[in-house]
Amino acid sequence: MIMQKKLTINDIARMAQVSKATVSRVLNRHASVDPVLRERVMDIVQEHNFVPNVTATELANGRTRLIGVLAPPLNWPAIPEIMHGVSEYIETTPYEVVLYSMNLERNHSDVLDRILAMRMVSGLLAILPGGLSSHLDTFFQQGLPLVMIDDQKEPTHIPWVGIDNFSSAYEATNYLLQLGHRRIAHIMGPRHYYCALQRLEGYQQALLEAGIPLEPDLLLQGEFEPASGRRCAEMLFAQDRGTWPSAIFVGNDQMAYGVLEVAEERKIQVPEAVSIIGFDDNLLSAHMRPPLTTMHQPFMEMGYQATKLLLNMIDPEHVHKPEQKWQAFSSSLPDTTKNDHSSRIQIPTHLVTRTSSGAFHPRLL
Amino acid sequence: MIMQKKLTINDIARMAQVSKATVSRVLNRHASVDPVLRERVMDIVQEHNFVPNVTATELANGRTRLIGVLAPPLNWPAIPEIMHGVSEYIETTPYEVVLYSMNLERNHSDVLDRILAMRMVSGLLAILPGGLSSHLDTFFQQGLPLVMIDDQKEPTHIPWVGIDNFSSAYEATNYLLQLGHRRIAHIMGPRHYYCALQRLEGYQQALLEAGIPLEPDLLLQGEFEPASGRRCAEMLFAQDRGTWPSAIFVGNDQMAYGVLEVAEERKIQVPEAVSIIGFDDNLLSAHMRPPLTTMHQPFMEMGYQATKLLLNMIDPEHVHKPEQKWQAFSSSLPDTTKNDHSSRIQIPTHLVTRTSSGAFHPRLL
DNA sequence: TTGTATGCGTTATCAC
DNA sequence: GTGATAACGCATACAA
Repeated sequence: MIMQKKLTINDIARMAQVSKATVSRVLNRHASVDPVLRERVMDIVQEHNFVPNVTATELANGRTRLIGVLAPPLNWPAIPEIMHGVSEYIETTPYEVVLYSMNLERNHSDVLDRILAMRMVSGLLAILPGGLSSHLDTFFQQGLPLVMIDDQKEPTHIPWVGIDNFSSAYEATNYLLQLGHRRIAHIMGPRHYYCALQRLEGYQQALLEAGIPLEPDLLLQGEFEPASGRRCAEMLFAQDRGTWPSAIFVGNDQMAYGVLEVAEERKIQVPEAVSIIGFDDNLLSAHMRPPLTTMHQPFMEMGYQATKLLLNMIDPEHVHKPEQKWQAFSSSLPDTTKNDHSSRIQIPTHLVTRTSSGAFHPRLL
Repeated sequence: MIMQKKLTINDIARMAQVSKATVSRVLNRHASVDPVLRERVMDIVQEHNFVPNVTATELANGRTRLIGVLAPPLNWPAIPEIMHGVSEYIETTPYEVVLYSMNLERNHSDVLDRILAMRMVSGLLAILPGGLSSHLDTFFQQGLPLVMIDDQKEPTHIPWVGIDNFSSAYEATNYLLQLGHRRIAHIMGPRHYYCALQRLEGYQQALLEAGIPLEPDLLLQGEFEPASGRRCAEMLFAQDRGTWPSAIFVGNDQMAYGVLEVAEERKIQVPEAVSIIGFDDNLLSAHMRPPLTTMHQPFMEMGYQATKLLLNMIDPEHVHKPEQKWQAFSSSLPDTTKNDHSSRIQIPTHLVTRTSSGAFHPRLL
């Protein structure tokens, strides 16, 4: 019914006995159009289910309705959630998502060059761009609408959506302190991740404020994935029980999974013998045994807000422009951020208390 | 360096002192171009890093370089892997992926209509289209290049990539039979999934050939997710031990996770007391405790082959056409299917034997 | 082999 | 308010 005849705006014009300019004006909701003509045109349009050719529209406008999303492999824990948020917002607009999923072996900067050079997308959302972020920076300088999600470098002037890693880590550590723990270990992520550094600082700050000296033995470094969590846990539990921490703040959930495994293998009761708290609140964390206490990162919300920010940069009017597409939908997500107009959006995290953490009680010998 | 001046083919023509037609011919590798001119043009092109505007190219060609991918939520277990395969092939072509990720609550057929009406994509890859498949069918009739991955309906004439669910289930069941099991339960998926039905038939066929009567009590139906697996497992283990199966063939890994949980809670040894085998080989299955024996579905390969098939439908020459883009890359995946020219590709599965399954030994009372 | 001219389907800029 | 008409950037039939 729809692909049959490739109707063009000219056909509609002829049928409605007006000029194509008028048809275009009707289609684009231009005010100055005789209501009678308007209706005559719309009737024909609807009768034939006419939709303007998007490519021609783009050529005439000098701008595509595509935004590129640069994403790490989709099987990374947080990516599907972020993409969910992206889709959620995109659906309320006339834009679509072009997915560039990167495998990390390759350096995709050449691909990036081509994409941008051919003007395929009118903006870019970069999720965890990592090594590409400096390359992206030069594009941003040249005027490319760009938003980064949770980048791994120091803060820049590039529009950004993420969380406050320092405060979140501080809060997580404080929670353990309030449970009575004093020997609190931290398994941090790789030092080249800015977030890992921030979380470390939050942890240290909390300890210092509680008057607890930092013990080098209680700080280990992993790779943000389960195997490294295992490794670090084994080191923590290598010596005699007296040296064990009573709580471990793990830099992310993935590593915490590894810690839980080691604890189970060694029959170390969680949380009785050792409390464990993660960071991220990945989908699986609620289903660990025991369910993992962790700092919740609102990944979906991050994707949503980042997309919203990007579209406001590309086309500030997109929200108000009457387009058929959004009459059908309305956003299901509320605006939880106050600083909508900022180009640096921090989304609040919150602690999710589950059973992997509990009050400290002196080691039973 | 690249976004500066919006060079057009006209600029290049002027600088090279040729007509824009010639520039176009050079860019598109037309044979009949004087090598001298060709080089002169290419020099200018490279010097200025010129890339043709993709929108204009598309308008002139009457065809976009976008393929739409209709996908279920990305956090469904197999989707990231499938998408990985899609990306892997797409990278070898000049096409890009527009991601339409569907949340299941909404009926997206109207969105689909718009997308196709505006001619944004030149082909569609539908992953588990489910309820949309009949709607898609009408588009296919009208000439839309379309490939489905693992659809949930009966086989149609629509190009398709998937596995042989019947044979795979048959093989899985036979494996249990060869381990000596005789009371083999099956937790099937929802009956409205064609694959669930096929797997059931494979299971039954294997039992029948072994001369084992089908016991209704040993057949349960879940929803393809963990909670339903739990529920079914609890039913199987509800009565006295004498009635328990010694092995369970679970319709997919997700449900098998639920079964493993129940077994652990009830201290039912796996595989000593009961062998468990899943279907799919999701990423997590290797990390279950115990690691799950399961029928491996090559999801990445499916995504790869489906994309390849689709691009051959859209543009049979795309493999040979000399494009800058693929000089940089070459496919890392071999062709494992023989029937490349068929429009119905079955990709072989294989059993992955891990520790959740073992030889039958009589119940120790 | 190369250049000219036209088409691709819209939008926007003019006159009217 | 409305209608010609010129962009938009490229591809290609046709002529040279």
